[in-house]
Amino acid sequence: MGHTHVTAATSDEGAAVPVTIRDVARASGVHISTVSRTFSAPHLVNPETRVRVLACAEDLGYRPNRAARALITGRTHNIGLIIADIANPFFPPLIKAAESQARHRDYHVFVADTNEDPTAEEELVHALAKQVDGVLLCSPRMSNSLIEQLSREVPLVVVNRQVTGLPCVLMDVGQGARAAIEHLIGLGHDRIALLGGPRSSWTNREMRRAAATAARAGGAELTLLGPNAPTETGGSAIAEQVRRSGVSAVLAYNDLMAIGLIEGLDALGVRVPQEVSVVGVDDIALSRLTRPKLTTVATPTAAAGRTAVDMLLQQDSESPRGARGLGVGTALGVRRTTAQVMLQTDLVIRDSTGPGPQARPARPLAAPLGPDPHCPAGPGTPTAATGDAVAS
Amino acid sequence: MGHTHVTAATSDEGAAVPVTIRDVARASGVHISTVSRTFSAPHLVNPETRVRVLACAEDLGYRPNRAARALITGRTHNIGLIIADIANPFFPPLIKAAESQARHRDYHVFVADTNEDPTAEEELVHALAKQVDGVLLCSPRMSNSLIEQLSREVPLVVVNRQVTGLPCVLMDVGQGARAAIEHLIGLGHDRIALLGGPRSSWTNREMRRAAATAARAGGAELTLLGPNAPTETGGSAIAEQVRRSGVSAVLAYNDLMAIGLIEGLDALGVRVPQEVSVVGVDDIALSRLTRPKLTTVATPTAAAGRTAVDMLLQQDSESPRGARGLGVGTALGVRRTTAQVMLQTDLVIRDSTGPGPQARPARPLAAPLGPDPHCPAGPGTPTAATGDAVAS
DNA sequence: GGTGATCCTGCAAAGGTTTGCAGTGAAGTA
DNA sequence: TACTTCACTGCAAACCTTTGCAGGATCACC
Repeated sequence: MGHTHVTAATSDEGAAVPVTIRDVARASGVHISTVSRTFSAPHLVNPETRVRVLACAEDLGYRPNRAARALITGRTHNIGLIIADIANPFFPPLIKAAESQARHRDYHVFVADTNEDPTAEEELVHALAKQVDGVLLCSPRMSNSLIEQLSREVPLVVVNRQVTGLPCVLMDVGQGARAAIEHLIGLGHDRIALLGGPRSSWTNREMRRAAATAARAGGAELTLLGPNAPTETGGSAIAEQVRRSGVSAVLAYNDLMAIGLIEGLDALGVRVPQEVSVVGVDDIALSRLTRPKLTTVATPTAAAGRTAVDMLLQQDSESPRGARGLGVGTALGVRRTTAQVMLQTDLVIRDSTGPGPQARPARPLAAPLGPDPHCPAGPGTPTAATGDAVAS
Repeated sequence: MGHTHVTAATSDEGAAVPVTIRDVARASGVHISTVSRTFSAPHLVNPETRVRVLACAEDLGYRPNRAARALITGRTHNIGLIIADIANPFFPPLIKAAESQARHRDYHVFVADTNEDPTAEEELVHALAKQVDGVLLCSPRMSNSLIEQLSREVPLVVVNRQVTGLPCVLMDVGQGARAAIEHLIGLGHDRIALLGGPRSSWTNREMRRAAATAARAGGAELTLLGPNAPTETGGSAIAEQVRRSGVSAVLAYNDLMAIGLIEGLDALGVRVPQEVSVVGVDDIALSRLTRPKLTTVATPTAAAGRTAVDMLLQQDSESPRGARGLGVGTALGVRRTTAQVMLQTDLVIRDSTGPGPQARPARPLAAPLGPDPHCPAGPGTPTAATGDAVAS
């Protein structure tokens, strides 16, 4: 449909002649075990033999079969990375950081996308289980109990979710939400909406709790709207409801939703930040490119990726899997200490937040609705507000 | 640095007791081969035995070890997907389409990111080679000869690159570039710049060729600026040069660059589309969200992902790998017919293109630089221009 | 020249699964 | 009853690699 096939002539095929350790052994006149050692324990083989073997291997184009190696060593040197939605710009920095960190430790990363589908998540963990040494679960949508259960099948590190007994790396969105709410209250907003994300999201719950507390403390009224899909569509779909609710400021579950909301409000003729202020979460690259530029809670995604990989690899090296050897039984009932790391977030103030109704009477001419408010707005918080991480 | 460790108490560990086919056999009182058949050839085993085995397997939590299975069948049921830059929103739709297509065929997709680094590409192909049944190479930056060489190690399908003897799926950006240039010329632009992408990009060469031809045919002058990084940064970095060049319209290598350019021009006080028109390529989701909304050449990324997977799996099922069995030698010198599929592109006209200098005298009041040009501009092409795919 | 230590290499088992072949018992046919 | 057919199951080799153990050679030392 709509495309043209250009079928090239049939061509000779290199036909993937699988060259094994045995071929190399034959070619270089040594036993296969010597070839094996040449690659996995070079110091154990005579330098002369080694160069000869390496030359033959090079000649034949031999490459160790990682699958076979994994079968006996119990280590694949792969790690799995399960992502709720690759299309969400929140994830790529995390993925890249994880990959580079893994590469430094001679590991490879396999990424898989679940489309925010808990069933797909479970299935992917199973599929990956035997092909990787551990799995990073990013913003999972599964139940905690299922996660725990899966963790018995393969070492797991969880990102953006707190599950007891498992290593987690968390981003302190609670702190970020608090800073955002305080920022808005400082600007004179006293009716604020919180646009919720997926119900099963840990981040979502944390934000809600923190925002409620901060609003109460600041004497503002907080309206909960949601749950919504954590996408632009989710944001624009709820614009009408936001307008009707009569709030003057909104904290959205993430940047994508915030951007969608701004779009949606724009379509309704509601201007941001003049009539409604909007704050997002994540500080995706895109939030600097939209107009108005988005005020948002920056989450340390790259650091999260690095940290998660480190935790996984550390946990992995502690486990006795490698010591399996010949007939050596696997020790059971290992006791493991699981760490949880909380990473800080930063409020970065751009152009999508401005003075609210309670500020206008006080400084009536301060911000005359100029169309290009390039300067960080108002009286409230400074450019960035950071607090201490909270042990949960 | 900036994060708090919350070390939970040590906890009991399920310790990944690896339950194998042997355990199931013991538990259900049959031979391991029967267990094996229960999973891989159920019709060969007595229904009663089957349910008993399945029950035991379920009980013990047995899952077939795909790595071991792959070792003997020669089929991993995985496919690799190598991507130049996951952060480029061009790719996620392709990835998702590939994954869903693969899933339907009971395959899993492993995604890997190369950061636009040819060396990383090569290394990843090697790393994946034995763990997947084939690899999709998306917008590779390697040399054609290296790709050919790698294709002897593992079946390859190439996206956005034409390499003889290998199955390719291509997007007709040449046609798209032509439509874009014609659109601009129709709007009255006669000095146009082409912002080049990575030197090693096939897309880049195709665009250049087609744009040059179209410009010559339409009597416009085409300036080549580049190569540039295919990112927003790449686009904004070249804004100054674009201004100095005196062109009134720009066709950028991709949307990211176009958006970056618009940002950069904005910072220089140059307005889009009033002073300079900008066209991108890809039609990423983001291009609908920026202001002005981006005129762009839509590329069929999802279709490309689906098609590529199909081609890979088809090629794979033809290859004799599965027939390896016991002692059956692998047939060599297979002749393979390789197809190349060309997918069409569409010009979608939004708000980042407007009348050029040659149009203004003719219709002086037609477009009075209104700040909100929501209607598709001008006299030129209709909303979408499509041509026939070109056999190369 | 005998003893021991040091290096290097080969042997063979193991890892979890698939699968061709052969064997078993029961059912069907003559 | 004897023979064939059939459905099912067990046996054992094979996939490719790693690794503990042991044997052989070389060398130093007493």
